[in-house]
Amino acid sequence: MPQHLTKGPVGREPLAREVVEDHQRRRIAVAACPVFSKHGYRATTIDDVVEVAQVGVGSFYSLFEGKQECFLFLYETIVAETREELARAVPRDASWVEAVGEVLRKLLLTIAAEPQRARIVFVEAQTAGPEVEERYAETMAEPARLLRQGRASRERSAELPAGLEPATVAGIAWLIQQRLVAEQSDDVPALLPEVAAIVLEPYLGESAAAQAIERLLATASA
Amino acid sequence: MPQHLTKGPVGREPLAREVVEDHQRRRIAVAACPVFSKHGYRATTIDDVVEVAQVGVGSFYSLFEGKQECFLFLYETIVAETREELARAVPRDASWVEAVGEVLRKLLLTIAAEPQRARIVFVEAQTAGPEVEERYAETMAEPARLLRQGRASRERSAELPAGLEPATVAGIAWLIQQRLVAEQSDDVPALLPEVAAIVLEPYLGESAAAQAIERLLATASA
Amino acid sequence: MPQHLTKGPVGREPLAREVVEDHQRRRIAVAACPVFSKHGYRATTIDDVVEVAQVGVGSFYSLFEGKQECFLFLYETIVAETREELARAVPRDASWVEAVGEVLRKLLLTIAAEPQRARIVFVEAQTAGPEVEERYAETMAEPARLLRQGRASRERSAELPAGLEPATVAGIAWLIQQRLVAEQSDDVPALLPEVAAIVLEPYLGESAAAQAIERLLATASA
Amino acid sequence: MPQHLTKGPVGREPLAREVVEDHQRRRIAVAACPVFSKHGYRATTIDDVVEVAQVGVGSFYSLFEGKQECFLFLYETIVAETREELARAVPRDASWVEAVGEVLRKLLLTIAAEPQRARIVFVEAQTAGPEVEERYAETMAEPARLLRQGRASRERSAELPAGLEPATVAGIAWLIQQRLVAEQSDDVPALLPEVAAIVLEPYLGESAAAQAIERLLATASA
DNA sequence: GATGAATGAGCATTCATTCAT
DNA sequence: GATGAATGAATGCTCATTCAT
Repeated sequence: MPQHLTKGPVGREPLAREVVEDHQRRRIAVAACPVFSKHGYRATTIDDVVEVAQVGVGSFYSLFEGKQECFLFLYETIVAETREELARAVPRDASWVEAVGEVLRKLLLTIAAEPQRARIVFVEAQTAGPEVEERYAETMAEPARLLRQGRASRERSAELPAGLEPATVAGIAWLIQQRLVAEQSDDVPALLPEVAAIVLEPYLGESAAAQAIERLLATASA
Repeated sequence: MPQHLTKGPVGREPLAREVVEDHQRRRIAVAACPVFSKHGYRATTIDDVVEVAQVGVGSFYSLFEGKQECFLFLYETIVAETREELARAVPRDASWVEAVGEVLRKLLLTIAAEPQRARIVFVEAQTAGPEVEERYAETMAEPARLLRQGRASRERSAELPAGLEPATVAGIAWLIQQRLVAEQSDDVPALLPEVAAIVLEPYLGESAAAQAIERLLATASA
Repeated sequence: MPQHLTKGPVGREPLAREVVEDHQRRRIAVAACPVFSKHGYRATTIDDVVEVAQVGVGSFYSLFEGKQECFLFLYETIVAETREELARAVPRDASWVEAVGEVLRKLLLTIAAEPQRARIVFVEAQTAGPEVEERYAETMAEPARLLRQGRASRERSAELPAGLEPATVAGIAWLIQQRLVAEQSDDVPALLPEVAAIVLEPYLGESAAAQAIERLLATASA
Repeated sequence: MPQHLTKGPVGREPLAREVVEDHQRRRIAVAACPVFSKHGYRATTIDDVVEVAQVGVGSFYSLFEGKQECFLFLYETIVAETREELARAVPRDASWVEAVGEVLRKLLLTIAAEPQRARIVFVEAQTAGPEVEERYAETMAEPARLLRQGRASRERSAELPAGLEPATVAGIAWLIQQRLVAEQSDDVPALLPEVAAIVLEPYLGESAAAQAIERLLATASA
């Protein structure tokens, strides 16, 4: 029913240009990913980007404010897509512990599968100026919030330290980043048990955490 | 009497120049510290540095390979001086737990006392290129080794996750960095209890950790 | 009934397109007037023009060779329209002296009434490249020819200097231009007496010129 | 006595760098003169300038803020040097009439002798942006002030129109400019009689002006 | 040994113009 | 005929580095 597309009041035509533009932005940013990843944010020039993206400089500048906005767009794209991917990895009826485990597993696998994208988020984002750094901090706050929910399930009376979750997330990020910098992205999935242990122990205690990890490792990733 | 100048306290002439040169390097790097701290590594130009250091560009280049080496020298200087300061803060007969506590306390106080220097290590070092980043990783490995010694005193049978110490150090560094970026260096010393808790709990368990922290807070910092 | 469209007042079909096109050109050029006037010729971009004119860039280029031709068209339009306006301001049976006086009066009033258009001619035309400058020179030659006719009515034997008229016109233009640049277009009509004096004295002598100016000022502008 | 230069308190050493810098500025600006003159202000690029001046772009930018400042410096240099030249052309005991005559003669000869420099002042200055235009207006105000002094020697009772002098100067400038644009700089000195007539008549009346001009032409230019 | 003037490669960015739709 | 997305040549400018003095 192609006539519906142009006739009916159904649907929202005005999207057209914006949609196309956003598509272009994504296309360019994604094409720039390997370049940013390989040469680093600073060493990457606009010319590098437009060459791999097969766009004129003018088009680039009509789509992005400049290099940083392009990088930020790429960063956001990766983060958003990964966020969805991780969400999909969690079974609908999963408990908090299971959810955390599955998210970690999927995250580590995704990083190993696409190390270039991972570098953008975990390595280059630190070099791309204050705005990006700020976004990085916000990105890290998300999983910190997820972890915080684990406090509810905790029986022990003593409070956990306030900065535990941000510190935990930053710690995990550091372990990952080190592997990425050392070009050892293949080893990242193997971090699952220790990463899960670091994350879960404060909430579950050692033995319960160990059991949870055992269950997690027993399950094959889909 | 120019001959006097070359004779001096006969015996170890060759040092003379090296010593003078290193003094100059330190002088320049330290003078550059506020500039790097304020404008950031990237935005700082050689001209900025030579101006505050009151040196000619030529002299700068005869002392340093370039901007990065100068920054690295500054970084190393700060790290080395802080390392000694932290070492002095630990009583000779201190146990591991006490040592960790005192190092943390002194570290947080030092950061609050000299936030510009702290920024160099915790913030700017991440944007100063791969070489500096690598040094940063090595710097973080030091306290990780100190923490690892805590495993010895642990009674429980289960192993702690391999990456615990690096992750812990990175986590603490993150908490500090966030305060520095937000220009809240004054709040850093107040992090002591939670930071100590994050560090000690895996080794001592919750209750023992809580007691250790109480003792630590009871002691006034010298 | 599409055949009506092509038939019309049979006889001069070929004009149709040309007329429409010229109408478009005028519409665009006139719309661009405030932009050229405000930002100046150089700082005005094609995009600025097509935006205020509500035309696509492509249409613009099918109508004009480029920015300069558009400006030139605007210039010529303003000059032509003003020329006619000035001509209408002169009574049919006016003497040379009266004609000159009325033209000056009308000119100064027109400038004050539409300073943006005046800026195009007296200010921006100088910066719009050689072609426009040349047209400007030709424009100035017109009133110079009008003035030259005043030599006939002169009784004195000695010849007036050859360059008098161009110099006089340029002098008046300068006085106007200065007011326009200083955004004092409201003061322009007040220039009438002195401008008239400068123009008329060489031909009439001082006292006759003074009388003519008195008569000119006594007459209200229609 | 070369030792005086380096020793004595006599003299002003601190000039050194400033003097050198100003010399460089002059050198570059003067070298740029033919380029500006030939291609026009707009079409002249920094690269053009640094090439003819045999300087690196960096040096150019450490000496000048940008193209416009360089042009302005050139403009000012030419105006200043010409001003002195014209001043020297006037005998110490010259009357106002003689002074005006000699200044005009020298001016026209100078223009013919160095048409490129003249173009900078009379042609290109109009295209080089508002700042330069303003300087041009100020430059034209100088000779206007000289002319104004002629009002004192006038016997007739009626006042001359207020804008006479600016208009006269602008008129003369126009006559010159037209010759320069048409590449007829050789004809400029021949303008002397008519230019002198245009200038002097309002103050002296026709016959006295004619006599003064005759005397002026009888005198050979030194 | 120290200086800082000079260098110029390299970069981001603009905007007149084209041409496929 | 009209559109405006795409182009990329051209420009101004910065700043790390060199080297003659």
